[in-house]
Amino acid sequence: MDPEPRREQLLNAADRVVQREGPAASMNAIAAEAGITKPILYRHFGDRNGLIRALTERHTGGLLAAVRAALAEPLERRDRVEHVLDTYLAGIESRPQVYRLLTHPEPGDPSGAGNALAPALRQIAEEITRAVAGQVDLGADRELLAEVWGRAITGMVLAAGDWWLESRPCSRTRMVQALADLLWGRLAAAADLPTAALPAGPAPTPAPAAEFPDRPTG
Amino acid sequence: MDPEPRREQLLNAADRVVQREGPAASMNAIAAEAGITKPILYRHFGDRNGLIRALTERHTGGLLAAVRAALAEPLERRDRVEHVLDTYLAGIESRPQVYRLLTHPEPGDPSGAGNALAPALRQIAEEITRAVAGQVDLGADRELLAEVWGRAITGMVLAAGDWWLESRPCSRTRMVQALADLLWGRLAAAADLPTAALPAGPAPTPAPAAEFPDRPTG
DNA sequence: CCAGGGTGTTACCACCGGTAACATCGTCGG
DNA sequence: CCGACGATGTTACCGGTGGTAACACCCTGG
Repeated sequence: MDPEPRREQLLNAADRVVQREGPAASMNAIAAEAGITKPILYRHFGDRNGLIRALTERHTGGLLAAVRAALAEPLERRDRVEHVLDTYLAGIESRPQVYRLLTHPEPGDPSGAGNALAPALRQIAEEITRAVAGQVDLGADRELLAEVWGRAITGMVLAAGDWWLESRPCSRTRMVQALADLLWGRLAAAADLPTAALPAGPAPTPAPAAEFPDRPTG
Repeated sequence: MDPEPRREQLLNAADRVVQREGPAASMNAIAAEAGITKPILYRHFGDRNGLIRALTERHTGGLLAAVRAALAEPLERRDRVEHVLDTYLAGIESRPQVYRLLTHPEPGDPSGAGNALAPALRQIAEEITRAVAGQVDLGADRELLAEVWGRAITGMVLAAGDWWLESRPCSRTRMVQALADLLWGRLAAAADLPTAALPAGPAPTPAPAAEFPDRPTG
């Protein structure tokens, strides 16, 4: 009647081996970890992509729900933005190895486990778009700006969070402040540094000087 | 003496077949396109990653140089930011299929062509970091903020540009404006929409990042 | 003349994702 | 009681992949 518990069991095994061997884990290895052989996996998940998808949906579900909830929190705008940022960072911080395997497929990874996070990110971007379009007065360009900004903010926090998680240069709250400050125009508002003439850099433009080198020869 | 021309020739062939068949192109196919067989490819590039790396370095080199030049342009800050954004967008716009295959490895892609763009992006992020840290007065947090923002801005324009290139919702200049507006704090400065009236009751103390509601629902 | 290095080949390996065919067990309905 | 059925499991296989070994062909140059 219910194939669910078996499925869960298999997913747990897949989870274990993927976290141990990276996303390049073979179907054979996963099957072995589950104490069975390949065809059963294929019966349950169709193909390898199905397995990976099921695995990542399980992992991203919580994060997505948390971000969605944070977006709906009734706070002043800056507080809400910080709350969303903190929620996302807390999410990836709480399961770093899962996050890493979702975002950084090791070399040798067969067939798109690196895109695994993409659907969740797309959903987050859409949530942000909806929130911005529904709550902020942006004039005639409202919809376009909301769409652009949804993607832009998602990509921003993805890249920044990724780097933060790897090198841990500061606390989470500090990171939230830094990102919120960027969104609040601090880059635009800050003064120029006095030394900001143009000599900067040890290598002042190694200068291939060519804009786009077109395809060499035809 | 110079294996360079042969190498270039092989890269051209690889380029052709990859653009035709996607990043999942097999070594056999590439070799066939070049009119030769596999072992020669391996002699020249070591392994598949070596080939892909050489290919993407060739493609990203121009974009990276262009962005670097744009960053060094002696303009007012907003103009410079817009110039950099426009340069990047123009770069990916000028070779959309190349960009796509670098960023969106088709399913079935063997071993990391999706990461191919990563090194170039890291370099761009470092350039931005250097530029910000060297030219903008950000007080004591200067270095940290510059590093965070470098990654954040890179990720932002990557994600936004990716979406823009796929769905083309507006002109390039409009896109540049939208992104620059975001960086200039327009999200922060805009008024609330009238319908977004807050319940205003509870004190604005953000619940500390409601941890994961494991398993969102069913 | 013949040594050496680049260019090229065929043949092969281990492994991967995926499938077909067959065996086993528990549980129902007649 | 028994046969049908469905889930669970197996072995054996397929085509294709990245990667390698071994050998053959020029062409140059001391």
